[in-house]
Amino acid sequence: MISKRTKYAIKALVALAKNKDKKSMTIMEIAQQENIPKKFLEAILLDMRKQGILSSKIGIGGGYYMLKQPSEIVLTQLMRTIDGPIAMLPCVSLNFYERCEDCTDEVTCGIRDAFAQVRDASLKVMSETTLEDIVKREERLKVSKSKGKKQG
Amino acid sequence: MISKRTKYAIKALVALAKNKDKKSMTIMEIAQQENIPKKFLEAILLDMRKQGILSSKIGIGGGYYMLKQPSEIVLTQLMRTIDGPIAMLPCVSLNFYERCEDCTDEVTCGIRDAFAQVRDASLKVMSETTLEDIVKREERLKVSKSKGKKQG
DNA sequence: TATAAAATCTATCAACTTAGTATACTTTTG
DNA sequence: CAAAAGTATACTAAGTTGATAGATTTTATA
Repeated sequence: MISKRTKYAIKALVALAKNKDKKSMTIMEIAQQENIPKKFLEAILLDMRKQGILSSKIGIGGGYYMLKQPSEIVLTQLMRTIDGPIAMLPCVSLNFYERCEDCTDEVTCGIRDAFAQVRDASLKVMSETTLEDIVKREERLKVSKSKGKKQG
Repeated sequence: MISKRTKYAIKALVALAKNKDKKSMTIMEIAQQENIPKKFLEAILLDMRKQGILSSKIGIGGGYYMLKQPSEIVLTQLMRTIDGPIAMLPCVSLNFYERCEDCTDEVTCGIRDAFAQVRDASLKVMSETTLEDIVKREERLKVSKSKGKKQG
């Protein structure tokens, strides 16, 4: 399970990515639109800002806006910077490797080998998914939903 | 990340699966061999027993032994019964579905769609991996390691 | 039948993480 | 100057995880 923090982060970024016409969105706007506790969102957006994904403007008329292109923001980056490792075992993590204390021989560990395969599979998908993809998916899903309505 | 509980469970099962000659292993034996805190392992093995994977015999000469065949024990089953959902979002979980409270329309949610793909990818691997596979991997890895030594 | 070996049961705990709240502050613009 | 906005710091409540402790029950065997 990803944390709510990560989920909220993605939601907020999707909201901002969709919001191309307007220059920026206030924390309040995003919070209400996406059903995210405002104070919690505050901290999350600040994080995204420190990572160079977002920027903000203080004061009246201010708010948050995208700094990076949605097509440049990859799911793996978000997940790693917020939740940390993606792998299911510390010893197979590419970015947060740690030895398993109980392990006597990592090289011949079948469990490690199996979970390395799992990591590869999920990483393949996640590393190919950008914010842009998610927005596009959303658009597609909305179209096919409305088509479904007309048909049913 | 899977919990240590799950990791220990898999390790213990691998140890028991490898232990074909002897009838059973005591908690103490498994704990020492696999570097697992004995009391913790106790609870884990009891769990596996309740699930019908292991059985045990009390008293002198007693211990734990496999009830199911290693080829019948699938990674997904272990993970689900110990850690719960495999999916990274409650709303894409096949076995532990829950609505995201903040979500307004699940059907058109791009995040959900993306993580459903992730789930499919990792589930494919995990559902094809049995305890037998892990044991075989271990054997293969040991062979290729010793070969490597001779060559190097 | 006493004893030791083994599993079982029940309870508890400390540390950590997560999700969220509170309060006070600073910067900007009208 | 006042209101709107983001920034900073600290705190907390609840839940989870990893682990320990102590007492009990069952069984083999000397």
